[in-house]
Amino acid sequence: MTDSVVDLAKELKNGAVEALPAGRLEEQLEESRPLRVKLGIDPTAPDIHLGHCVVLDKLADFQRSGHEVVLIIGDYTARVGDPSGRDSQRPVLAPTEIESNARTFQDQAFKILDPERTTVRFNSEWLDMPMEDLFRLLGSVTVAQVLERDDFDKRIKADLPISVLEILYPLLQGYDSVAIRSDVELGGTDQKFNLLLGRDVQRSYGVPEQSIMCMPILPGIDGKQRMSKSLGNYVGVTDPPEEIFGKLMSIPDDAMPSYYDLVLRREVPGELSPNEAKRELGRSVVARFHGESAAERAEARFDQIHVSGEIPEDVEEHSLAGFADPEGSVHLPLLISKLFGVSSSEARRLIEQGGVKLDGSPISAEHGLDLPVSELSGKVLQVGKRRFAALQD
RNA sequence: GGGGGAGUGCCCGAGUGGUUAAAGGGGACGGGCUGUAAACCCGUUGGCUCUGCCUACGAAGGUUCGAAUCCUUCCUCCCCCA
Repeated sequence: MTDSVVDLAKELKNGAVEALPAGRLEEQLEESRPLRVKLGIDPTAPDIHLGHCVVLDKLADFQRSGHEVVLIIGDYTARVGDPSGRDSQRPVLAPTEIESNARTFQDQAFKILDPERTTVRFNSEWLDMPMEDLFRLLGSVTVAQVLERDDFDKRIKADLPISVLEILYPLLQGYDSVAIRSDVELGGTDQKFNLLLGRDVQRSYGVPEQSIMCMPILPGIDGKQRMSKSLGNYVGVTDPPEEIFGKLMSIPDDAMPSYYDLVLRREVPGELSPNEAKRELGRSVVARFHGESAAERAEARFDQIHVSGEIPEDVEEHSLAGFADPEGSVHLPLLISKLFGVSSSEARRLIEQGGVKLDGSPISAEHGLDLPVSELSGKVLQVGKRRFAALQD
């Protein structure tokens, strides 16, 4: 094996937790051909977040060294539900939902991947198979092989249910690898089992077995659980700049090393204070998806709202028309509930707690909850720290 | 097919006839503080036309002055045996 191949493999494996089987990637690289690198994503949620980016970035590495990426949109497997890392069954999505998610997915992925070197496939292309072919697939792996995995093992021990559908899932994912003849499959460390089982399925079909590479899992902005849409602790690549910046400023300080390592691929600048380092993180991520100037604006807005407690300039305007009663007064709970999508009971609570301000001064509930239009018009209504509306006649 | 168990508010989870809109925790939200939407502290957390009214403890009925708590039927889920 030549030194250059060893170096190349080392470079590609940089940042990965595992690349299996040992030495396999090196062998593949020695063939000096573009490798077909697979990533499967189930369109269970419409947003690609920073957690996905860790794997997508690695795919981009492969592309830069001349390899091909096959992105598989799991429109069919999404209807099954991946049991990986789950301690309970996953709700199965409606086909229409899956479809609309799939569409937005590609665009987002191309924020990171090179479209020229990416092939997008939907696994319904080959998974919508006759029973006969399904039997062939099901015969390729034993129940014991599937139940061996950690997730299932835990559930069995805890007397939790496992559906047949879930047992099927890794086989379907493995069949994707057969269908596209993948050389390498990437995924998070939670995908290790599924990725490895793909090799068994490939072997059974007599096609060359892929090597696999597992990337670390990015913690969510709560700093505790993995980043995921369903946990609501994610930063989406299509989030507006202020959102991305704000969300990143809210991660616990001790989650910063993970973010620097996995998202920015560098060390936390030791010379910076935690606050500055987190700002740098926020700016860098915003700049990546929205550009430098957006990053500056996002930070400026953050400081305005959270540090100075000021009202930003670019507040969206809302008309009071339709809210005033015949006497020309506006019922505040109703206004707030319509404008910000909270219940009117919640709006009342916010007012009582001093969380509602008009041009910066808290509204007191003592003077009643109805205010004349003249007292509201031209002013900025603020609910909590982050919600604003410029009121107009 | 037989036997056993469970379904409570956003989530987990107490509660077995009467101040129960329902303990506690998590999450979320608001306030304080701060270097941040970190951390920490305090508070709020069913809805509404809100000093009152309505809806709520899987569903529908029933018993009762009164039920999340008792009875009946149904639905869903889990476990064990076959």
